[in-house]
Amino acid sequence: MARPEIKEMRREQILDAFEVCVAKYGVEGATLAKTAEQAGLARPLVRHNVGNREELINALVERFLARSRQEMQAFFDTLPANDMARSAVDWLFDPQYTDTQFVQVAYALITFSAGDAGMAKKMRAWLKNFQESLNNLIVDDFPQADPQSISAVSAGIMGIYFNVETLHAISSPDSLLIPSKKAALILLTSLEAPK
Amino acid sequence: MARPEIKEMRREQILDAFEVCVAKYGVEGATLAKTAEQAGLARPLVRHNVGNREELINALVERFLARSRQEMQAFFDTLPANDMARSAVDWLFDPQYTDTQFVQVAYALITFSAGDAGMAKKMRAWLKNFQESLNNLIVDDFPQADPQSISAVSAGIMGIYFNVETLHAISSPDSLLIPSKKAALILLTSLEAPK
DNA sequence: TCCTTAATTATCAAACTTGACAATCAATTG
DNA sequence: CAATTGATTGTCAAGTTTGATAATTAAGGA
Repeated sequence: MARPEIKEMRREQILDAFEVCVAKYGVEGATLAKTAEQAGLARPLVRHNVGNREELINALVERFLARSRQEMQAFFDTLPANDMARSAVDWLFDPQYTDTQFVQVAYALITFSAGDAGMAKKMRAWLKNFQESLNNLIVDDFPQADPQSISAVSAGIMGIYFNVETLHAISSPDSLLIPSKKAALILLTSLEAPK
Repeated sequence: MARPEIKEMRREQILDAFEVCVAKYGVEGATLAKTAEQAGLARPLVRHNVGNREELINALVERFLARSRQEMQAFFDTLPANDMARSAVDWLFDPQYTDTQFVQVAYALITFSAGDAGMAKKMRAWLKNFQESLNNLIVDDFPQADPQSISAVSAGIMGIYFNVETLHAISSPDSLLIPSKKAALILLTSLEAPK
């Protein structure tokens, strides 16, 4: 009947830009003006296509959680049947495929969610899901290892990975990445020997 | 001759409050008004005792770096001569002595410093110093271990520690802390066996 | 071409944040 | 007590950020 809707496209475009800003400046530092500039759009379009600031934040959180689950699932599906955990570590610490923005956004949202109980709950669940997914991989690869050691290894790898990605903004990648990956592999290897 | 100066005391009081706000909201979210409220002072006192926003941030960074070195030095001095690294891990992951704000402020400053080359350099140096200090402890304890493995262990412990502290705001402490500490100990133990 | 629908732009008001300064109050010394 | 120095308070202007709406423009169908 009339002009075609591009609201969905614009919405994604704006959320992409907002995500970049959140990763760079944190949630509180990611203003609508910066977001609009990053998107190459006028500020009123942010409101028109997504809503006010609160709705923008909620939309980002929901999209982040949905994508996160989705990508995690896709990732697990591509892993080989054997040595899944090692493959996962290879991928997590591969500078070519790694997505520094992912963890930076996660940390920004977690920091922000300290003042928002509902959001905090969601981020806590997301974190738990991340660690449990890693944990399950390791259980499959090392069925004989004791659960506490496996929890330690999954928590450790997650921590090392998050830290590397977060510090990527400031540190020269290799100086931290290489020893960090090695540390993750040491953790995995520790499960090989019968306890 | 006149009313005694309490500027130094007020300055510390204000920087303490600003630090709390930076940990909570990030640098960009830590406004002068929030800082003043946190300090229990009127906003103009912030300016009177420390200066404008830029000076406040610089003062916080300098104090953070100075304290950090100082406390790290003091910490190393109290470590026993043997098993220093393990004692360090015990301390880092001891919920009683740990200071979650410390790492949260560090991350906030690092995030912010992405847009400030001079500050980025300082934070990079701080980070390097932290890892090297840990590294030196481990070298002393495991002189026979190869340098690359030691670097991996120090980078890993640092990452796990930073991650635990950062997520402390959102995660129930024990569920992450216990496996994380265990992971740090696994890393240390991996250096015991001759390669 | 004309109409309809939606995207885009322009613009304004309100709230918030910062910077700055004058006026007032408090405490110590002579 | 008086004078002096500094802490404290009150206040205002400038700039920024957000919220909201009216006006304009663009794209397709009848």
